[in-house]
Amino acid sequence: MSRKTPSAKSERILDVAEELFALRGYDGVTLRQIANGAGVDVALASYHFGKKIDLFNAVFQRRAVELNESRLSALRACQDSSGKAGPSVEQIIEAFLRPLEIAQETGDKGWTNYLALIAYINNSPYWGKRMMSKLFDKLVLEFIDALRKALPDARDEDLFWCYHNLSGALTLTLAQTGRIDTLSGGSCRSSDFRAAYDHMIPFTAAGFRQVCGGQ
Amino acid sequence: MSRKTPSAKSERILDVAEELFALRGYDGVTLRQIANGAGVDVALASYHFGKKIDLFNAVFQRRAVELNESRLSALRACQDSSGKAGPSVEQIIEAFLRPLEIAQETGDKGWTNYLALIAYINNSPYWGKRMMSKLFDKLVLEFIDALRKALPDARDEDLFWCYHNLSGALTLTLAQTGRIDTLSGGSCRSSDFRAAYDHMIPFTAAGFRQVCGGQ
DNA sequence: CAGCATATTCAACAAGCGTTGAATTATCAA
DNA sequence: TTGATAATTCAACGCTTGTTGAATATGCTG
Repeated sequence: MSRKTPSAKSERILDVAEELFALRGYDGVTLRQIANGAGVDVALASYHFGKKIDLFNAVFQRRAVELNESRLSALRACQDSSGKAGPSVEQIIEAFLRPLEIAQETGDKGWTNYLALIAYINNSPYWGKRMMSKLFDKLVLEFIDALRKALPDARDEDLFWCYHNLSGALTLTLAQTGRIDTLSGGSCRSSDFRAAYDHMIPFTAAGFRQVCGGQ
Repeated sequence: MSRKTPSAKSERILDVAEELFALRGYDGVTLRQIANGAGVDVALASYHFGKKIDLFNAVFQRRAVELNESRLSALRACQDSSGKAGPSVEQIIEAFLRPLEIAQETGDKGWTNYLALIAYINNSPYWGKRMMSKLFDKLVLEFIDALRKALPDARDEDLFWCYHNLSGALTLTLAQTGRIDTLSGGSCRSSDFRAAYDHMIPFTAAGFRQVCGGQ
């Protein structure tokens, strides 16, 4: 059992923890629920990950690097293909969002749970600030830089508030609360990330232009 | 002690519960923390409100009627003053958001906590659907009706997805995570609801027009 | 004042919590 | 096969949890 190939049971613990933390939050899940879902003894989670909070952090970090890389390479791709003028607002937002959709389309339920966990953390006054910044600020600031170039007349403050709006729309989407299903009488589905982004991209791009002074 | 005038201690329990639930979520708060914060015995919360979940519901419902009334009257006001053409998209969104700002400007910290609690619930896959619908769907559908009239070419599906984006931006604002403070290096502040809405209104109005086919 | 209902505290419960040390099983190199 | 190391389970701990029934305090009514 090498260090680089974690045991199957340790991965199952992460998978179940991911799903339950995303649904009920950190305090709403017990180690026994996780162990039970993973079909292992309760002590095994502590053996592999330490304290409960360490398991929480392990779940949060597990997919972060891969996620950041896929979004960053989407940004680089649209920057490379857009020549000297640089990518448009739509292209940048597309690069920001579409990788999240791909993650879902692989059929890997784990990614969906992970994104819901990010939504939980990002929207939490208690966890949000301290946990999101460390792993995601670098990437986010890179996207904001790109947007600044696409919107040369923008004031920085406006740019950040616009990003805040985008981030909020995205967060509620990732949370998959099912609220829009009820509200729309079934014509929209929370699980349909593609439809969400198909609307979110032109919506937020128009918002950026309106507030940040594109023509 | 009449039924209509709840005791001061019972109100303090609600106030503290509101604050702690908003910060840590339902499972992250114990009845002893609430009782301690309110300066009363643990058993008093059970005496007044029953089970923990009933206290949670009591907190959630306490300010809902007043909030709905203030937003609805803001909508009616802009409908009355806009003549036969009906209010613009901006006016409708303004009526949707500004009452939340007023609630904060009274200096009543309780309202800020309550709005953060709504953000927690609305973004939760576990609580969101079941709790938000009962209290807020009627009002939300009224606003969407108004938007439909202001955007006569809109497809219903597009309208709901646009509302979803607005709701997400609002939810993250109400949560007050402080993330934008860090991200912007201090030039934006989570606590500044007015600045948030000053940006959110033109941002989302432009999004609605873009997606829902205004000229 | 007495009487009574309400409000509040006190004391305790059974259940479940995270955590840990020791015992057991699995894995793999020698 | 043997021995060593990692993985896993077992069993238990001290503590906290939500809840409840009884005891006490409070405030109103007559």
